Amino acid sequence: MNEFDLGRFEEEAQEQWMHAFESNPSNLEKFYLTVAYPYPSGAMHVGHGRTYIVPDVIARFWRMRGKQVLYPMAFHVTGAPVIGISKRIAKKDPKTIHLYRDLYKVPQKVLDEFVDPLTIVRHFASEYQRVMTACGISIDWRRRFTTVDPTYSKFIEWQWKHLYDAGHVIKGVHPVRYCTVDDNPVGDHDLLEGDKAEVIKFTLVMFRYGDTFIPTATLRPETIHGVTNLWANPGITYVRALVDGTPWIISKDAAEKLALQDHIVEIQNEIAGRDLIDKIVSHPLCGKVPVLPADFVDPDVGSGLVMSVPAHAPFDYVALRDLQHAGRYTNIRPVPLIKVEGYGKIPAQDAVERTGITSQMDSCMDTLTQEIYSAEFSKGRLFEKYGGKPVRVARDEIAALMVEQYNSKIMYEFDTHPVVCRCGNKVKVKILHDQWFLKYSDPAWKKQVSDHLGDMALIPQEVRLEFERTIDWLKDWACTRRVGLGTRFPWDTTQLIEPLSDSTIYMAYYTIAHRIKEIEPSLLTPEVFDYIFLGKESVDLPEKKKLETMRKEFLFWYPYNYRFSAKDLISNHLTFQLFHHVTIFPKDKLPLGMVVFGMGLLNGAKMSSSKGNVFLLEDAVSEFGADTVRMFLMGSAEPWQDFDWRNELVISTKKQIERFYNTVLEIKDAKGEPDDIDRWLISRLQSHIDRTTAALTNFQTRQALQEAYFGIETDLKWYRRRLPDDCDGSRELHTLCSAWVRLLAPFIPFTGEYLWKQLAGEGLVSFAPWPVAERGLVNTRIELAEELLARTVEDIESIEKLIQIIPKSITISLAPAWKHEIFLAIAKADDRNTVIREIMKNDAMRKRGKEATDAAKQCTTLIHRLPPHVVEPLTQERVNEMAVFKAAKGFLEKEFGVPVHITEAESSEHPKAATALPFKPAIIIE
RNA sequence: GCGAGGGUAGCCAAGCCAGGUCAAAGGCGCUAGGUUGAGGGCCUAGUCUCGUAGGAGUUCUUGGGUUCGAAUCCCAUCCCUCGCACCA
Repeated sequence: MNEFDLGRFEEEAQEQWMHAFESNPSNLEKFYLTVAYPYPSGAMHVGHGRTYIVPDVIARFWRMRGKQVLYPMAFHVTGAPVIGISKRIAKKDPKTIHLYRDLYKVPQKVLDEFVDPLTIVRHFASEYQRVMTACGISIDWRRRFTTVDPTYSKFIEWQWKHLYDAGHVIKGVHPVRYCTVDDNPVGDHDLLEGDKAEVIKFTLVMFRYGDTFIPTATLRPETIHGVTNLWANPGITYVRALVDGTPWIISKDAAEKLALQDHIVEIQNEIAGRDLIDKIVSHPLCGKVPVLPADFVDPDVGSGLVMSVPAHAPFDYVALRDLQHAGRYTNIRPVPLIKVEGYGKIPAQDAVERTGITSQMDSCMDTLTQEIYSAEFSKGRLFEKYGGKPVRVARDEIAALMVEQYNSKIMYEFDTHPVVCRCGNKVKVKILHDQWFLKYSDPAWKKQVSDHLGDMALIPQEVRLEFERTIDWLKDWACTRRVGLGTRFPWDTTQLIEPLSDSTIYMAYYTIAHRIKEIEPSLLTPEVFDYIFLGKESVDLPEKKKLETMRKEFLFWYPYNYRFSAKDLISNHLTFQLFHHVTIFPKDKLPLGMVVFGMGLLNGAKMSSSKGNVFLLEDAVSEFGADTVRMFLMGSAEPWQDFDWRNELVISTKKQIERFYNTVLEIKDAKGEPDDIDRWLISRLQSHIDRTTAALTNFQTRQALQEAYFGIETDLKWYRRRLPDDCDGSRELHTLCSAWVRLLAPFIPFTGEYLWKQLAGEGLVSFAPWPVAERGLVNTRIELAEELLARTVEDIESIEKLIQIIPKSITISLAPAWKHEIFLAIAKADDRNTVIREIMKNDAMRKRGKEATDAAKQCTTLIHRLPPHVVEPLTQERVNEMAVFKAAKGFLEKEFGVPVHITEAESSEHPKAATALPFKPAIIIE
């Protein structure tokens, strides 16, 4: 009947927990924690499991410590990904179907409905709730909501009104990756290729050719002074086009691109590349230069024409050299304009010759270009005649000058090619208008956030720097979208609020989520929320009674104590939510702390649904049991470290729970009279309680398990070893079991509830009082005695192993009192270098001569070797070694199977006896 | 490339911030012995090298440095993880 059966424990506990974790304001002190809510577009895997179990363990811990704990959950449904997913399912994309049908095990009937994106998130949201419940996560589900609920949208509108009023919402233009076939911006998940491509700002340097401009796109406008020629590809076709009414010559691709970047482009006629060769063009900053032929010029990069600076660009240098080797254009000389440490007068020439590159098609060309580019940017200086400024300064100045005075324009381009949309089309850069931004670049706003960050608790400490850097680095955030699910943007209802921007203060919404549902959404004006969250009275507030209740609830819970999330959200969500909080809430309602998690691995490889490298949480629970999954996830690494799920290790975790279970049932009813060894066990228990409590207070779940599980288990092993044969232990074991079960309950609550009942504990263990260490039960004397005994046993064992004789007897010979004096003097000494001299000043010691100095040296070594938690109490309390060993004589004889004699070293003839030291008796095996 | 974090015995992982107490906790795996109805479970011991007395030697990515003394501090090096923005 008492068979270990996690499934049964789970069933029984679930029944009792039904509404147990619904939490309301009370007289208790509150503890409010939240986790980043999930975007339920797929099934939960064990990585998600940890994300929600860590806070649960913390929640359960504080609940047992008598706090009013709130742990709510909701679902983030805003955004575009599910739209793409439903489209792909509608199109019967085999990969997507495989993922959802085979990996996530969605029944065909449900899958058919996934052509509606909302169905996907609804389905998985309820799956999440079901699996989280199965894991024993103690959530108050009454507060569940999704981010597309009309009520929530009202809340978001209120939030944005405040952001807007504070001047943080601004309108602007923004270059984005754009697919002209889909007619939409493309996110990373929409890309087939080039998901690392960045949009870079090029300057178009406008060369004049008659009445026409020939623009060249460059990242290095400052090198204009060194231009010796342009490059055109003779093998391609260019176009002459009117760009904003002015004639330009550019590649066809460039014409299309410019049309997306705020230019009106009318193509007039085509021009063969070869017809441009040898034409003379000019620019005010470099004069007249010819157009030369080059095959490396790509029509799909920039304007399709390139300005050539052979002194500083390896490509240009080699291309020119090749032509000159063929005897052409031999009058052109590279014109240097930048001096840079480590290179000669003409850096490009220098670098090319050093590496021995012979062809412009050499693959090293790119690295070489990068090398020169970096060197000149970081250390280069323009020649005096060009102003003498560092490159990094001159570059921006010259670019600005060109735009102002020399007709230059900005052109956006990707840094890598190609960039391809899922639809197969090439992605281009488009400038979006009416794009709204959150002005995270605002230094005043940044300062508010970083000031508050200084007051926050951050776990682990190492992330503080990362937060600081993030605040520093954040630029304006495009906060509206054209596609996806979400709340309409109030100042342009054709757009939606971007998903990361509608999820920054919802922790406040949880406090009222279950009550606000009772109010008709249309009544939820900004004034209503102003009242609930800011206490601002206004006339005609609807449902005043309900609002008052909500106001009270908000005041009770807020601010939240801790926000939990994986570390990948530091650079956006976790920092954003601080920005929003400082704007909307008063100082006393600002977040108190954050806990940042590491990532999850599966068998050493990164977990990834798209690669199929996942282990579903539900499968883990049914295969190993919820408690096993929990204990494994909490014990294999601290929350902020990466963890690795390996089935073999999980199996052994299950065995550990079973061992714990069996042990408790075995010993809980022991009836013996308590003895010294019981006092030892209980004394040790006090420090395990202290250390487990401290660890959990610091969110160290692994450390806590080490103490609460292995610490106590190890003690029990020694305890049982020390018991006489005919004894099963004392009734103190019941006390130990009671504390032990409670210490482990946050980790393995299902087994915990079952055992708690077996121990006749009151109510649910989930709400049982957390054990508190009692100073009065700590017995240093007995702990020291056991320590001495255990160390001696270890010594005897290691000697027996070495000497390979069959022992007939063991003699333990104890150090004399004068050695204790020396030991004590050294242990207490502040300066261990001079203490020996001090000791030898004593007449009695001096009489012993070398014997005493030797003993002092040995004591010093010994004291260094003993752990401080042993040495420290030894200076307070002298262990009566004779009494300890006499009492343990029976035990030792049982252990080693030979007669054991205890003697005073001073009265022994054996030469070994002289080696006896305090806390390390001489051992003579014969 | 930039920003942050990290590399410890077969594996996971503590220690590092506050240098000596470190051959380095704990867990897993493995080996041996015990218990047991082979097995499993449980208990005990071992698990860098050497050692017929509880000890010694060489280790903490690699290479330097500081120090009487470094896994711990400094510099460099190689490798790994996360983030780098319109994406949840």
